[in-house]
Amino acid sequence: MRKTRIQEISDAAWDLLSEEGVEALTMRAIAARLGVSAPSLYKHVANRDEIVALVQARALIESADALRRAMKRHPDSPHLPAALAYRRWAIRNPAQYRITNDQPLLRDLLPEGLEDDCAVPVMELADWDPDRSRVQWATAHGLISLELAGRFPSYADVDAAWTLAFGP
Amino acid sequence: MRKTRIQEISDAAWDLLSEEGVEALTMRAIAARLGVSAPSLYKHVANRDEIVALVQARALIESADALRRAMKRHPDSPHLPAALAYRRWAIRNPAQYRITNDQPLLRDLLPEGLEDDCAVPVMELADWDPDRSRVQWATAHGLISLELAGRFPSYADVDAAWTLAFGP
DNA sequence: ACTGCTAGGTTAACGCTGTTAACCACTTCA
DNA sequence: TGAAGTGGTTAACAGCGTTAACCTAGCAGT
Repeated sequence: MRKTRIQEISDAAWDLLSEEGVEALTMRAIAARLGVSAPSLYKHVANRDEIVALVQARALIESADALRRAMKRHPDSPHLPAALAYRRWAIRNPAQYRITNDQPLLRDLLPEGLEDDCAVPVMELADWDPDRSRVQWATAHGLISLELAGRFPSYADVDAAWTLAFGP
Repeated sequence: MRKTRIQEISDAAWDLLSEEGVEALTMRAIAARLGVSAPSLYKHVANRDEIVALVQARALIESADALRRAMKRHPDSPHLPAALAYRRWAIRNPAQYRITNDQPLLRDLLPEGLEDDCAVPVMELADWDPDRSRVQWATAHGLISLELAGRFPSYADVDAAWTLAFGP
C-alpha cells in the first residue's frame, strides 16, 4: 500500500515544521520537499489551510495519544504523569503545538468527531467534571504556551510549577 | 504638547488591531491610516517589529493596570475579581492580547524593566510564591487563549471555569 | 541673504507569499 | 481510436516587508 500524495504532503509539512518552524511552512517549501512545483500542490489540496488542518489533526491525535499512554502507565495516580507527558509532547513538537493550539482550529477541515475524541482523556482525568477539565486543560496549555513563548525567566523552575499544579 | 509621530504610529497600529484584527496590521495599512505611504514609516521605526513592540508594551501596561485596579477595588478577596478583570481586558482587546502573549515578546525593543513591572501584581496575588504565581498566570492565560481560539464549545460555562479556578 | 543640512515625505523596485490560469503529457476506459 | 481524467509545468498577479533614490520645506550658521 503506497503512500497517497496527500499523506506525502502532510508528512512534508510536518517535517518542515519540525526542522524549520512555523514561518517555514510555505507552499513552495512543501512542494520543494516533494521535488515538485508549488502550484501542483493545488491538484491535491484546495489551499494552504487544508494542509494546516492535516497537521492539526495529526497533532491532536498524537498529543492525545501521549496523554492516554501516560494514563495507562500510571492508572492509580495519573494526573502528574499525564500532564508531564502532554508537556513533553509539546516541547518536542513546538511548531506543531503552536499551529494547532495558538490559533483557531480549522474545524470544517478536520475529521468529524476528532476534536471531541481528543478531549476525552482530559475529561476522564477531571472525573468528567466539565469545569474541572477546562481548568486543568487551560493550566497545562497556559504553562506550555508561556514556556514556548519564552515568558518564564531562565532561572524559573518550570518543573516545580507543573508539580504544584498537577502533583499529589 | 503635540503627539509625536511614533505615538501616532503606535495609536494607528492599536486601532487597526482593534478594528480589523491581527492580520490587518500591515505597514501599508498603518501608513494609510496616517495618510502617508508605507516606506515613510521607516523614517520613524526600523521595521515592523518595532511597531509590534510598541503595541506589546501598551498591552502589557494596560492589562497589568486592569489587574491592579481590580485588586485595589477588592483588597480583602482580590483573586477572582483580579482574574476576571484580566479576562475582561483580554476579551475586549483580543488582537492585542494575542500579539503580545501568543508569540515571543520582542524584549530587546521593550522598555527596560517593563516586563518585570507587569509581573508584580501577579506575584502579589500569589503571595510572592513564584511557583504559585506561574501556575495562576498560566491558568488565566490558558483560559483566555482557549476562549479566544474558540476551543471551548458554545455551551461551555466559561464563567464557571474561572470561578472554579480563582474563586473562594 | 545665501548656503547647506536635516526631517520627512515620495515613487519604483525587489524578493517573498498564496493562488490562478493556461498548457501539456500520460494513463485509463468506452 | 478517441475522450476524459490525473498530475505535473511555467507565467503571472496581488499583497507583504523592505530598500534605494530622489525631492522639498524649514532651519542654522556665516
